[in-house]
Amino acid sequence: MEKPEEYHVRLKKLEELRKMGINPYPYSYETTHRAEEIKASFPLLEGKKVRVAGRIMSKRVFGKLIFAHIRDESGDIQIAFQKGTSRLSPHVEEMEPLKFARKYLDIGDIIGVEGKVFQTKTGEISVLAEEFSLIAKSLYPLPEKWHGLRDKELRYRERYLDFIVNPEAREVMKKKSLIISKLRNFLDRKGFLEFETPVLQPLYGGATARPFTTYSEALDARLYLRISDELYLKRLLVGGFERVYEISKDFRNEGIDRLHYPEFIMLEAYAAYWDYNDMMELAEELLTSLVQEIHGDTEIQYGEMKLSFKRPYKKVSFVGEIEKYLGKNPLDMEIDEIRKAAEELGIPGAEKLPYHKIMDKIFDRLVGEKLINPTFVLDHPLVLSPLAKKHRENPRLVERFELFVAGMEVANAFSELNDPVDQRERFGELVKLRKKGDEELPPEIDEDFLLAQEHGMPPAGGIGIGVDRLVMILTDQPSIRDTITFPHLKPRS
RNA sequence: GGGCCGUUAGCUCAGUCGGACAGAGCACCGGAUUUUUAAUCCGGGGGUCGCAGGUUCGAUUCCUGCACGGCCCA
Repeated sequence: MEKPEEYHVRLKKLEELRKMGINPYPYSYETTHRAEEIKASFPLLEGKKVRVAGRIMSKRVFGKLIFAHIRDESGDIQIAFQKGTSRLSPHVEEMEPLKFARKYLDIGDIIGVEGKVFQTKTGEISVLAEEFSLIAKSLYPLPEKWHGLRDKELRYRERYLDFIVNPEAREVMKKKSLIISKLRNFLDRKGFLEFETPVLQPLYGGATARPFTTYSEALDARLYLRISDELYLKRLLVGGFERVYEISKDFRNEGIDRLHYPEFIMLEAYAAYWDYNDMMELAEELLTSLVQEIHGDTEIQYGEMKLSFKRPYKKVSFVGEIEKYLGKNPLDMEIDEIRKAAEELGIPGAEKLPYHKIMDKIFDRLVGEKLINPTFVLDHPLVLSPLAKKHRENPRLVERFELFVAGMEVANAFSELNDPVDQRERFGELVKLRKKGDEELPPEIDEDFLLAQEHGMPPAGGIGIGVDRLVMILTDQPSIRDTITFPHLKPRS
């Protein structure tokens, strides 16, 4: 693409700087404070010397006095350059420092400043530059200072610009980092160990999704990018580790919308000797403490919704909720009857979808979307959950819960199936469904996993948490993409 | 996949009911300016109007297709 005029102007400045003996990209710069610290501790720092560094966001030139705002990770602070006070570092013979600042410091450049903290006539806490240095020259102008960068496409394509000029975008990512760290912390404190399991897997499983396919030259084998970590974390249970977890990217070869993204962060945790009731306890404690720590309150706003994370969370039954709407227990309905119900709800392609998928869609439409406050949905039909243990009281159900918040599924957990004979049968069912054309299911039985389970896997509770969705809720973002560091876009035309 | 909307200067946006050199603010360049904060004042440069085709004496404007993006539905 053609470079804008300013790019060439700035390139020329680079040359001139080098001729003066100034390296526009020096190696390091030592700072003592961040912008927000200076403002927050003004009473202590007034008149004291500080060193700050940041990107020039604005510049106002008065001949012998220049004001500029610089931005660092913490925020913005005003810098004043004054003739007779401000010196350029490194010193350049025959270059008036203020003239240098006027001509060679542009908006977008990163500079370092040493000087005394003071308050201007209008009361703004500022640093009066005694010595200033160019730390990194920018060759591009920043987006407009008043309206900023609004175009969503550009914000995603040049996300670094979004982060520079839209502090809210940066705030979301900061919180995401904090949230992930707190998740780790919580599980570590509970005695869970974090593991890394294969991203490239010879067979995919642990969820229902189309995988990304790749190929290993070294192994001469087709490999899939994992759609979940489940089957490997369970092998760790077999191996004698009792509390394991992983926070990882999982990959599902599906479309992008408000709630879905093809590479997303999943937290999976398994605890030996637990069942799903224990896992429910853990989920509640984890989520409520997280909300409390991030927001300082258990009540938070998400868009137009008010969410209360006060424990205990509401519990509803999967089939019970559907029965409320359809007037009949869905387990007693024939496939045709279910399809008819789905069609009446306007679910497309209902005539072609298999039983388990229709059920899932009916549930989402009738129930899931309406669950605003955190709610556990309990005990799903057997067909929906090939890795969950049969319900101890009703063999047509499994011991499973999904946690819904703000109409979104954010967690999914089971009493994990550890009976290898039952597991083999369930896998067999999946392969049958696959043969009928459901490409979201694995093409063959995972014998390697079964072999592990046949050696005896302890009973266990397991949970998967969609971390990006959690971040959406905790940062009040309407779309999952706004929580992704660098969202994918099609190549620019 | 379907519907609606958008794409004009580096950024944010006007505009052309089909007509002359396509506009503003910010940013940029030159000048003035020692307390500004969307600084101000004077002067200046910057555009294949998303791409391709069609209609027309004439298209950035109307039509069709395509690309990219957004929102909604599925």
